[in-house]
Amino acid sequence: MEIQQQFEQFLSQRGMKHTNERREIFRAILDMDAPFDVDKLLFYLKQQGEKTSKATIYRTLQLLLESGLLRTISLSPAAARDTLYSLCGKYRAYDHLVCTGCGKVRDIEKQQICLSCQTITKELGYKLESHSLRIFALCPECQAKGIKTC
Amino acid sequence: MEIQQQFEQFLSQRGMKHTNERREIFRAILDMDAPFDVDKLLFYLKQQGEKTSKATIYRTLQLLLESGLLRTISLSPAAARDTLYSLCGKYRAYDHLVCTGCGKVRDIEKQQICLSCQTITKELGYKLESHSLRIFALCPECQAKGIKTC
DNA sequence: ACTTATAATGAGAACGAGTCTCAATTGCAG
DNA sequence: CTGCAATTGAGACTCGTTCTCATTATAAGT
Repeated sequence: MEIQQQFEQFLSQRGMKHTNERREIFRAILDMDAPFDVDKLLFYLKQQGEKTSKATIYRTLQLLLESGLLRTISLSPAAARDTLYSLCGKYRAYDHLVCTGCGKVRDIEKQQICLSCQTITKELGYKLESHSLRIFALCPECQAKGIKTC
Repeated sequence: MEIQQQFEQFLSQRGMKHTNERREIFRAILDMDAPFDVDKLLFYLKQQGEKTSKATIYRTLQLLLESGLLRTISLSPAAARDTLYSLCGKYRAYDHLVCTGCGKVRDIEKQQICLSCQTITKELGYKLESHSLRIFALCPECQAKGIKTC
């Protein structure tokens, strides 16, 4: 099924209305080419001539999180600010590689991580739900530029 | 070396003063028995009769982060709020197991994760700095209570 | 199509975690 | 002991996010 239709279906299941705003916000999210933050989304929508309000953006993001189509990435261990969102249908991976030089985020998908999580939880008697791995590393470009991190 | 002395040494190295407030805040952090948030720390200090201001708490936490004695944990994928802090000398692990039932956090330390991170970054030409793994799972107690997560 | 009930929206007020300001206080070198 | 620079406390401020409520839009029933 198309991802747009999954969203429509989710709205129907909840008895929620299929509004223009929700469609436009979701379309904009599909256009994002990397994990994005609210500011980026707001700016993009304004650029497209949409005058969707901040409140509706936040409300729709919340909906998408609940639908499981979208997920958040907590980035730096220092800043709890500036949450990034990532579309699950587009970016399968729940794990991220963060460049400590330029801040660029890319997705990674490694079966071995999942296996480790399974082992760890089983050993401790926990029931695994999900996991999230963030690796902080310097990307090749930043290394070439001679950027060092404090 | 005692961890208290490491902090004192760090202050000296920076030419900073050894104040009562800094000592008391650090003592309170040592008393915390799990990763804690600012509210918990504030409450504990008040309980102890300290009237340290919010601003000083935040300033000292920042100092401790810079010293490398303390680190932050970004917890839930949903809430970017309520940053947790964890003492490095006390809790060695940088990886955490979060119960999706009661929210309890425990530290885990698995060499296999480190190895995976090394492999992944090497493959992509990145230079590994650090990583942070969060596993979300239901703890044995919550399973026994029949708690299910949405 | 036309109503009607009700969900959703927009604008801006409110909230709250964290930061900043600046006058008062404290640590410490001399 | 003194003087001065670093530190502190109290509260103002910031800014991302949420809430409020009057207005608007959707969809079910006629």
